[in-house]
Amino acid sequence: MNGGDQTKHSHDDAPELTARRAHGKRLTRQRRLVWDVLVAEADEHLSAEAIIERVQARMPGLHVATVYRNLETLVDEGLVRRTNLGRDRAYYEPARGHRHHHIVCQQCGTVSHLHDEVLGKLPARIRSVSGFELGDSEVTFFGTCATCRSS
Amino acid sequence: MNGGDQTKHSHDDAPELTARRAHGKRLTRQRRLVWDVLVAEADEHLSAEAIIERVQARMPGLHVATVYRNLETLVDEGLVRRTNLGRDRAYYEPARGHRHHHIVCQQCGTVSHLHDEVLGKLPARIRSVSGFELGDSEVTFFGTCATCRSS
DNA sequence: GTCTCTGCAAAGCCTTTGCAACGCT
DNA sequence: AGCGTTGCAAAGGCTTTGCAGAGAC
Repeated sequence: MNGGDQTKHSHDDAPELTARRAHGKRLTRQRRLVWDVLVAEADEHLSAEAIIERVQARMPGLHVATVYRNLETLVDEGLVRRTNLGRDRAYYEPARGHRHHHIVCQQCGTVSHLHDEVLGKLPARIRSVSGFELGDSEVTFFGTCATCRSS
Repeated sequence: MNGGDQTKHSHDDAPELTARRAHGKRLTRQRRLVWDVLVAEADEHLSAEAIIERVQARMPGLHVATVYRNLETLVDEGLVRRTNLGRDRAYYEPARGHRHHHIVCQQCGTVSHLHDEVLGKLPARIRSVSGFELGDSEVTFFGTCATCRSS
């Protein structure tokens, strides 16, 4: 509502992060910034490179290694999910909400989200044939999107 | 049958490869060796490093770059499948037989195969909710194997 | 004050590429 | 003989690491 209040605002809005301070983790401006960037584009899958670009736009000196280290910390804490979309780099998104899966178009690279329910009884079938438990891991599928198929 | 016949034997046993000669591809000793190694451990998922190791045991001068180039060629021809098992390197296996999927234990790294049928109606569901067609792509799942779960 | 985190530079790891010589067909 | 292929070395892309100083609590 108040246009001049942005700074104060953004300082109080990350309960996920502040909660970690009890565990010996510190909330530095850099870590906060990495988190803010991820949350701001929560529906996207950002590569480390994209995160670095956005983060440096707001804090020019911030070093690449710092971003990688913070991403690792956030992933270890379960706050961020690292996704393998089949390319040769990792993608990151905040781990808020429930699990979902991804499907990547092999032609145009588009990534869509799939609700967890799409798996149906697959986890049970996998368990019965292989003994493996899927747990809360996400699945990445590859295929061809409707647009690419029609051309 | 004839123990002294190994060389001649191994020269005639790769119809998949010889067929490609009609397409301008050549069958060099190096390419043949890469293929032989893959077929010899067809049930395993070999990393480029593992392939290089095995291939060099039989032909010491064979260069790393040659292995990578041959793997690329074989993948492009559809004779070999490159699989992403979630680690930071690629794994290869001969593309014989029908499609199957993989499940990787996040604790011990064990990889199991899953018959295609385990997917059930999943491809249809994915198509109806997202418009994506899975095609003949393989799926890699992550989970915990029975052994690791019981400890 | 302590102990984590940052910036910097260098290295690590897997894989690819340019180029001249080689060898399959 | 022609053209795909090899060996070699060097580079490329992404990510990690060692270290000293800075900063969060």
